[in-house]
Amino acid sequence: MHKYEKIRLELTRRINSQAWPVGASIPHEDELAAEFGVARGTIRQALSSLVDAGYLEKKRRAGTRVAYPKDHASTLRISLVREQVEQGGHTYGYRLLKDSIEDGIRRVLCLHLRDDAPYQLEDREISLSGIPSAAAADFSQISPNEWLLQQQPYSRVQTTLQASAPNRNDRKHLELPRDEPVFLVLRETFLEEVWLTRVRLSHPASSYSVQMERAFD
Amino acid sequence: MHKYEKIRLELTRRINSQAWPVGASIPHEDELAAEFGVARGTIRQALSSLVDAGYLEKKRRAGTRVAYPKDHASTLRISLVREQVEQGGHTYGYRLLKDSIEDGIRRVLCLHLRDDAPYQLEDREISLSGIPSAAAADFSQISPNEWLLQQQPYSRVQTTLQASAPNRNDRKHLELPRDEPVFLVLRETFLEEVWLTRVRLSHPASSYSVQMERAFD
DNA sequence: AGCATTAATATGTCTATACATATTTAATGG
DNA sequence: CCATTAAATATGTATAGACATATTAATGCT
Repeated sequence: MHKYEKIRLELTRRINSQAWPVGASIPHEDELAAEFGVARGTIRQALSSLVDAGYLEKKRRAGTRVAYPKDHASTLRISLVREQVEQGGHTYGYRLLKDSIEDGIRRVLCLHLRDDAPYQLEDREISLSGIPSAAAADFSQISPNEWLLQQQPYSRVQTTLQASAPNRNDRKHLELPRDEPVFLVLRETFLEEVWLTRVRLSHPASSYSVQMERAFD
Repeated sequence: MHKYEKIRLELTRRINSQAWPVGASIPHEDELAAEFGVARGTIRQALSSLVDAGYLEKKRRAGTRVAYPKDHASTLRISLVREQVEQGGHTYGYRLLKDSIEDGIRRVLCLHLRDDAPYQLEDREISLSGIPSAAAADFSQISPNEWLLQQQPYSRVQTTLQASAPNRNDRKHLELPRDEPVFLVLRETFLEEVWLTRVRLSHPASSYSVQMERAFD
């Protein structure tokens, strides 16, 4: 275990035990460096992860204090559907439902299956001016989702999570039990402010949830 | 603008322009340091944010490469209800509905209002062994949500986001339009593996969504 | 050829030092 | 007494160098 890890562990202990209560200032970096017998850089490395996690707040000249835990950040990774399914030990299936081009936008409707049951309905729009190669892409075997990741990167992603009553396509393709809502993931991506693609991912509420865990020790 | 910021900007440009395409290795830290005329530490600082954002992948000895953008990380901050409401320029209201103690667990049901309309129903369980002071707390004016943040910190938080049909309490208190589902936030917190509290936050789907944005330039 | 061992190497950790900069605190002056 | 200015200071940025370590590539052996 590295020095900065040991130090971070000890600092976390002091916070959790309230030796350093919420709102209190902690010793300066130089003092901590002296206490632990390391260089200031090592202390800064230990502190940085605690700051990122929202446990500490730093301000120039004012020093470092234990933050109020009002809005801890959780990191959310929404990965490829296929990987989501296969990681759970299930079999993945894919079906293209609709595919059209209108006004320079390619619109694709397709279904992702988990163990042959509907798992995610993907309703996607792709800008052909933003991604010209999308005009000729074949989505009968590979999903737009997956195809797009092979393409150029994006510089801005906007994601919205929502609950919703199913729309017509959802009811038609997701085999929803009566009164079952859908969990929506809406996402839009840009490259240098040029719009690339927009997608509406709908899932049966009973078979989909987003989980986050923030552990600290 | 600092050196590492300029460098990060230039590196981002090379990635976005596909001068460094996805999957390709980028020059070694020493080479970059020479190219930009800075110390390696400065290069590492520029790279670190790109690695955190998922744009680059580093591996010892193998070097640094442009990552496949399969699962970019988005940071999600779920903050205090009251702040959520007030930040949007709305008025916040609070109402305690139920409050009981059983088997060493205090259970509180309360409602958070936005502009006098139901916004979030909070159904909370607090471990009195984990947080003894919760036995005497007064939740008639201040919500458990808010009260708990003044208390001891936690070391592990588990959050689940879900869509769901409303349960009995939801229907009773959230004034849901017909067929409207709820958006659930389920959260459980621990301190060093000791269970502290569990909460079920339900929201009318039409008035609640979680938004994330990952910009990069 | 195939396998185990060894060497090479790019990133990771750490130190020590210098200066920059945002903020606060103190000093100054009307 | 208040407002403005100046000093103090804790964190932020940057440098240069040393060594550690994971992983790959080369080597040698059977």
